[in-house]
Amino acid sequence: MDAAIREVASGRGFASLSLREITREAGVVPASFYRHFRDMDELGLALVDETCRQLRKLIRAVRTTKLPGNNMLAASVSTFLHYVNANRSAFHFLSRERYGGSTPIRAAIAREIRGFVIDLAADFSEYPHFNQLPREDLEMLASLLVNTVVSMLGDLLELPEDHPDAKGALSEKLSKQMRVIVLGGLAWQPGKKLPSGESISRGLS
Amino acid sequence: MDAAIREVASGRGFASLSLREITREAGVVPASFYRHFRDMDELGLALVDETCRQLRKLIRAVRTTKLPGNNMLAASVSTFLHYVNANRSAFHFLSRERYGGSTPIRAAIAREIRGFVIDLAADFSEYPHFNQLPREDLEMLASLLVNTVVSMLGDLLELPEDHPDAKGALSEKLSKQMRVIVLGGLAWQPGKKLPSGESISRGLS
DNA sequence: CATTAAAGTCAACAGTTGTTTACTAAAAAT
DNA sequence: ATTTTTAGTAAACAACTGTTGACTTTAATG
Repeated sequence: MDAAIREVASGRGFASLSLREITREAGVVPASFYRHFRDMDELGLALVDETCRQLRKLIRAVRTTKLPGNNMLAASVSTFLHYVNANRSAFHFLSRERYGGSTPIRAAIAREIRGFVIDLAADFSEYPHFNQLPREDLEMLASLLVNTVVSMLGDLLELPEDHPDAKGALSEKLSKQMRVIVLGGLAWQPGKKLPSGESISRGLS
Repeated sequence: MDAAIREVASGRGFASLSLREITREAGVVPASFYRHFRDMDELGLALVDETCRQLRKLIRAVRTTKLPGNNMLAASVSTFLHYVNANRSAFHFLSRERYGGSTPIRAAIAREIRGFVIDLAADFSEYPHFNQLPREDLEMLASLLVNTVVSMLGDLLELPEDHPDAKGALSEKLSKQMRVIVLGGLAWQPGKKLPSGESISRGLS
């Protein structure tokens, strides 16, 4: 599993890895593979499980971090990015295979992300303004946050390992974007439309 | 090129396709491949160029759409999703290879996205509140919007082609998320922190 | 210590891959 | 009408792939 993760982290897609490459990297003969996994699909799913286990651990860590209280958001981002840096290859794998992997792998990752979104929405519902929103809207906000973090994660992992300046810039950008989302959430009214008639989204994507 | 796009749209990663598979799908002998591309990398980059060309066309269409003015945002999303549906395979390719592809392919897509973000930021700067923000913040907002759309696009393309209910739900969710971002942008003040001390991001991802 | 289970090895297989070279049909340009 | 360019073909190559069955070593268990 380490060998596979390592190869993915070095820029290759999991689906393009051959069984023999992996055993070679692991320093083992091809036939040994079958002592551990029926086929590559099974290995892929095992990798999703394992990396998500790490991810859950991270989230628990961020959640329970004692914080100065004032700008908890920036501190959360900082904790998050630290952990990501300590487990680059695992997150590399997740980011890469989220949309790029085989169908069962994508499904497994989507299921995990869905779980995170639900948990996060539950967290939201304990705060003043948010406890008055319907669950659907809370999940909408949560998934917005999660997708933002995941996208930024992908960009972050593209950077060379030792480029603290660029990393710092991305980290700050992420903090700002999360702040925008929170501000938007605070201004959000379930049934309302935008304040004035015109909107900003002329070139939406 | 059509053959390759078709295979990617059917759930495989481009990097896992073999030259022979593609020529087989194209109804041509393997050696013919070399009449058009030096190797698979070159084909991949050509595919990025071609699909981004389509994407730019779409964006131009969304931009110039005459709109009721009231909820332009939802209308933009609708136009966008229509176009995506008419060119599913192209967007499938982009979504899949954005983080999942080989290094040069990822770089090419990142460059294109960066271009979209800059254009969108320029659009923003013509609106009341936004023309007072520094360019950096405008790009931060623009990339938040773009990433949100792209993520949702990935989820949308996972759905079976004929499932209008689920598509409608995602489309509505996307509209809401964009509205949240716009609201957040309107509440955004360059140097300010969040209104009150506590934040919402305890379980950030 | 003896036994059993788990992990690893070796050699072989049939199938697939990327790439080459020399040759041919069709289309475009002269 | 003839030359030239472009796109496609056929056959062959060495290299690599997934998977197998029969053995051997290592580790854990009773």
